Amino acid sequence: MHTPIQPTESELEILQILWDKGPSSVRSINDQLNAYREVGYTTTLKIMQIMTEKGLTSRDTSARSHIYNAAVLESNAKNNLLNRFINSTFKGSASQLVMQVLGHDGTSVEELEKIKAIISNYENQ
Amino acid sequence: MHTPIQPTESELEILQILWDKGPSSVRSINDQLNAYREVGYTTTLKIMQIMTEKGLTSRDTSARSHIYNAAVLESNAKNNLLNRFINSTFKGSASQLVMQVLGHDGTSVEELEKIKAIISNYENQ
DNA sequence: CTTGTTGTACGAACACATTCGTATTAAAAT
DNA sequence: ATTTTAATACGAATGTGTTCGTACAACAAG
Repeated sequence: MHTPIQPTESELEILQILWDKGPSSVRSINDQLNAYREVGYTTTLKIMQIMTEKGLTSRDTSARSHIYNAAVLESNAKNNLLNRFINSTFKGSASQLVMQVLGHDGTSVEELEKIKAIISNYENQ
Repeated sequence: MHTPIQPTESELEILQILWDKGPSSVRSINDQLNAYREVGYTTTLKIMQIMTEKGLTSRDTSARSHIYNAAVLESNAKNNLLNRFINSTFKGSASQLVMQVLGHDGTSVEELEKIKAIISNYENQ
């Protein structure tokens, strides 16, 4: 077993778009990023090239404009990130994390309702 | 409202010890860190000095050996980290995070039991 | 065909966190 | 009193991620 490659903050941003929208050009990704924050085209390009080196993305270079795709599963990547977060912030305790979520300022009533629904569904299995 | 100062990985490690053990010397913190991983004394010292600059810790310099203490509340700091994590990894959806926790490889049966207990207690309020 | 546009590749600069060597000072031990 | 030990302060090196300028290539428009 080897340590899974953890995407950085910027890399994760790009992965989220790829997971949502599927195979995309750098231009397309960059446009979507710029809807939220200003970022140069070559910056996005560079990050996506690095991601391909790391194995986070794959790309089709047959056309002039390369088409990138996620090379890691969303659930796997998020599991790894979750693990890391639980370990660093909650000493490995998932229940402490959930407790913090429930007492969380930023968690809306709607989200709490959804969580309750998830749990009751989970319990009735 | 100003953006809260986010502790780095190493800073969080130190904060966790301070939250658990209360006011401590650099020596004490460094010893506890070294129970898990090798780290030089001056490295720990430097980080704690930086933390004080950032306002993450305070210190009593009246004695030769300075005594440091956490200057941020555990719940506040963890809320901020949680916010950041939910935003970057789950697009701001706490329920998606909980869903991932429940389907999580690394979550033990004991932890799941605790989570169920937390939720039923939460619902009966 | 020449010019402008759009793409990739690459290197360098910058920022930030981590690490530790070295200097200096204070206290303790001999 | 001198030596050894233990502490702080500080600067510099290293590593990693981010950002972008510049060079170059492919295509499109005139």
